[in-house]
Amino acid sequence: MKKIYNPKKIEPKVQDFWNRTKTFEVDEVPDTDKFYCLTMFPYPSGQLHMGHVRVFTISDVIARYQRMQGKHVLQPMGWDAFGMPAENAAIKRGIPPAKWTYQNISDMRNQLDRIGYGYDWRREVTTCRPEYYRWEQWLFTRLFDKGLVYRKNAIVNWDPVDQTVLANEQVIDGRGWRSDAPVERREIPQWFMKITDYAQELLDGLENLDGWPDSVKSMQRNWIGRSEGIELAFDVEGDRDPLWVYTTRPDTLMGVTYMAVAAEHPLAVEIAAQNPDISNFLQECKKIHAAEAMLETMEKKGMPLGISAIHPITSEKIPLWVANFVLMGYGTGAVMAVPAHDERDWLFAKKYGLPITQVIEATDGTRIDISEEAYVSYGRSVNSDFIDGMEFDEAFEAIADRFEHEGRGRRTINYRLRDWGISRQRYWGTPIPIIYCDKCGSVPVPDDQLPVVLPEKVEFTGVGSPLKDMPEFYEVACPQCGNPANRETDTFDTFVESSWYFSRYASPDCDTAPFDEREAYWMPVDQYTGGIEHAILHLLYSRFYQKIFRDLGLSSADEPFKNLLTQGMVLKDGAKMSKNKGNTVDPQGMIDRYGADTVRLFMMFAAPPEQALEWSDAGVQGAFRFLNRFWKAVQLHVEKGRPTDLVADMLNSAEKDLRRKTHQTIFKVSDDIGRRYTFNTAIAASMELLNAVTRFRHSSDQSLSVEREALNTIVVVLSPIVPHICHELWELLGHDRAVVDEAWPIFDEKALWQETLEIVVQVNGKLRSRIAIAADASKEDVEAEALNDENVRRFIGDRKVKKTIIVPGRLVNIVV
RNA sequence: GCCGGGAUGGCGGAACUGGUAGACGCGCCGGAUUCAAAAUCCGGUUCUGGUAACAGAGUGCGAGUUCGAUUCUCGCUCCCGGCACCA
Repeated sequence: MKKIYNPKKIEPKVQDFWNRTKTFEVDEVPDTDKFYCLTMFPYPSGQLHMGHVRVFTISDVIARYQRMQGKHVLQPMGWDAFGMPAENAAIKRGIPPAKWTYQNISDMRNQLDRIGYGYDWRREVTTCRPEYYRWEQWLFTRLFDKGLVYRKNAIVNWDPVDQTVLANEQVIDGRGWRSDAPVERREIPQWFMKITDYAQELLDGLENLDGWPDSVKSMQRNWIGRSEGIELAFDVEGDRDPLWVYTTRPDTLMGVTYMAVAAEHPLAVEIAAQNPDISNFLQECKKIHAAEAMLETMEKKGMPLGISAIHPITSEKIPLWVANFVLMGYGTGAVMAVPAHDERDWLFAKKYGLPITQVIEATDGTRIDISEEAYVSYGRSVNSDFIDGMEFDEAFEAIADRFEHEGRGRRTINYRLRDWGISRQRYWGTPIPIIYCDKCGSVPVPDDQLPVVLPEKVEFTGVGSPLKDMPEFYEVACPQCGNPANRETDTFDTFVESSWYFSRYASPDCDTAPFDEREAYWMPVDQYTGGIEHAILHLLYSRFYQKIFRDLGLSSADEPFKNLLTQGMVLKDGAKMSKNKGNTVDPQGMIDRYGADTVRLFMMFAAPPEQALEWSDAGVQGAFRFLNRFWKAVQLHVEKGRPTDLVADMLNSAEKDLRRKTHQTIFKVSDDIGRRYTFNTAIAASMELLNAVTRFRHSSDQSLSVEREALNTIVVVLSPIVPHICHELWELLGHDRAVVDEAWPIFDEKALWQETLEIVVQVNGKLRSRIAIAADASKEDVEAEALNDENVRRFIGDRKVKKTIIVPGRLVNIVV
């Protein structure tokens, strides 16, 4: 009588076993090999989606594998609980954001439990709880004292109808998403963190992140955007201050034919005061969407300011323009334009009929036609006065020396990275712990008044933040002078919460500091897994925070994440799953139908983790079919009775073949899961082994033992991926200990030995034959055997063999 | 626009360090089982020609390096992620 594979029955049973035995609860055990396995925590939207299932499964597989390697594994879970969707739900359905969020968390926790993830739930962190954000506020006041936070004006998208600040995402084609009114740029005072103080260290630190993908390091490097250049002063006509520009190409100085300033530049503002056309242009610039992508793709426009700068070498007049593509926030807010050697300057010059002067020629004599396109490569200076004939480095130094000597220039290192604006004009976030006093200015909230608790019972209208209508929240006494003062009503960017939650997991109950000495045991994270979309912002802010904690003496780790795995998206019909497109697949429905193991198996099998994964219902069925075959194979095997002890020397050739396959599989799967993280190929190898078992015919009393070894192997190596079925089958195979507590198997090198190998024979690089050859055959023997092959001889014909290439154990290539 | 990544059978993917292209799974085709169907099991399956043996072509497109290129180099096309207030 055979038992049928019934995941509905075994999965809750196995999960109950893990809970009862507290399998995944871990404490700090000094001098043990720890492994901190982490995924980017989810936003509690209420619906677990396939993207979540994918990351969490990848991480769970790694955690279970490391556990079987004997590591002390921590795998926590928590909630990135502040954010806009809660406010949107409140507007739409009238549920307070807090209530909505807590309900979602509870729902999602239940969903996660059914997939069998090995979390230590005692360490759950929820960022919208005062116990958590209290330490964020605490840290902010420390940074305030150290001068690492400051307030300045910054531009936001303003919806004039809803009287609300909009996120970039809420601006669609320049209009508010709900009001449809044209969005305006508005400058308001906001808080910033000085991440730029750490720009160089964040850049240098990338060199040591060997466990990170090159693509992510490269993106961060470019984002930080270090450049070496010179700031130069150009005199301006009339009784005006000199105009400073930053350039990385001082070698093109003699090719400057015009200059451009940002719309917010004081010079532009000054001229606009007397010139209505300029004033209109500046007004027009205010309508540009705040996102950089918009700025870069929009039409480049400008207007002459009607005044000129003086070229510092030739003393010629250079017209000054105001242009919509010059950024006030980068460099000095003004640029010298060299249309001959800069693409954007070239297009702008062509558009407005400005002169183009070539001052660089190619060193290899390539002809350059600057009337066709700009020549932007480095080269040799021409028509350039005292730097004529110099190449880039020499010209750079010559200009720098001369201008520094004259006091009108300085060598400067610039970063593209900007300080982190952390103010949000929203309700559902961590209150910024600052009190504004007429007398004392901006006063940080003292420790004994923390946390500043966000009121959770609010009326939410969607017009502005409800905190602005709550005098009981913002009317306070100044902590310094005691006079009536106003509390800040802005909240933190939610990236602040996600920049340090991983440290909090180490000691989530600590109520005297963000974390305690347990942090030193667990940090840094050994394996961090999350979406590639976080390659820059979240991962850079987290690295920044880690350095702050270090510099405050709270942590000894320089970097938060030792190894990083960035997983691809889950697609359906070639597109990202989203409610808008109506192409979502609900994980819950799939688990109800096939069980958690099937969903886990399909997710890991369908693609390697970094790649986008195309969802396929048929593929899921295939995964389910495999688990059924697997289940049946073990049942059938066990019915054959108890095997005798395996004696390797007594095996016949069929038994040796299966045993070789078993040990090859251990080798391959260990490498695939442990090093390569290619779970798809690990599963494929296990499937091959099961296929071999199915085809295997018993031929001696050792056959059952060899078959047993093969099945034991499949159960153990698949247990990180499909832990429930493997738990059950392991028990069925007669083991006392649960498979989750087993050690990872080690392959037997002797079992891999093969007497004859198949070698490929090519003639002129084309496959012509395969020959069987003894594993220890000499090169000469291999060559002779290859030349002797009938098909090979046919292709050589009467042509002469020029040379023979032999790759030992693999191939022979005969060149004629 | 800029930065990063991707493209391989009908489909998801494999080929790890330049050495057998298509492992494994899905789908499809044929067979077994069944009154029949589902499920299951066995066999086949890149394309073209050939009963077959075998031959020719083939990894987005166009060049190049090499005895040999999915893999390296150069130039394109299309798709995806990020671009600082989505998380």
